[in-house]
Amino acid sequence: MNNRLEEIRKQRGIKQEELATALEVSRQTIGSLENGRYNPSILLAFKIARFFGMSIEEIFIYEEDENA
Amino acid sequence: MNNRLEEIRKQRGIKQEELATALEVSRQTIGSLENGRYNPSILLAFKIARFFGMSIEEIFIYEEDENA
DNA sequence: TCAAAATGGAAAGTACGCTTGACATTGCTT
DNA sequence: AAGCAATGTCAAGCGTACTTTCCATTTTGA
Repeated sequence: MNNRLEEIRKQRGIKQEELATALEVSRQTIGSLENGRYNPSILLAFKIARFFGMSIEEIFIYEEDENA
Repeated sequence: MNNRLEEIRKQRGIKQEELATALEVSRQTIGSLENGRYNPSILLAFKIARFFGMSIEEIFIYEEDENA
């Protein structure tokens, strides 16, 4: 799973810390997602999508043979 | 998180077991999702959506104040 | 240039998604 | 009514999402 989090966050001119606060998660969680250390839960993915006014699919990129 | 899994699966006339096999998860996982015992990982949500040719948002319903 | 702000990332702990295995219940079909 | 198919559900175990704490590195701005 790739994602466009860092790109979208920077477009909006907000800091990791600000995004984290808005989403009610830790700053490290945002950093970990941006750097691909792990994938978000589906709840967090929904919160992120809703925060940016986008769909989950526009932000998180699922590659067909992700884990086969 | 509510979801329309059971409804959509039955529309297509397929069994839990068949869906499980197609998605490469256990039958119990499908049952647990349909009965709301837990939410899917985002990877499984993507696989489900892709299998049904729908978006994640069309299948999984996120309620605003899900976890305060 | 130098300090503060922003980000990167490790470690240890908790919660949950998912597995296998087993058994109970419900729903056909005859 | 009986028997099999489909579904419900529990328990134990494993991996990972997320937390807090802490420290290192990079970026920014006066």
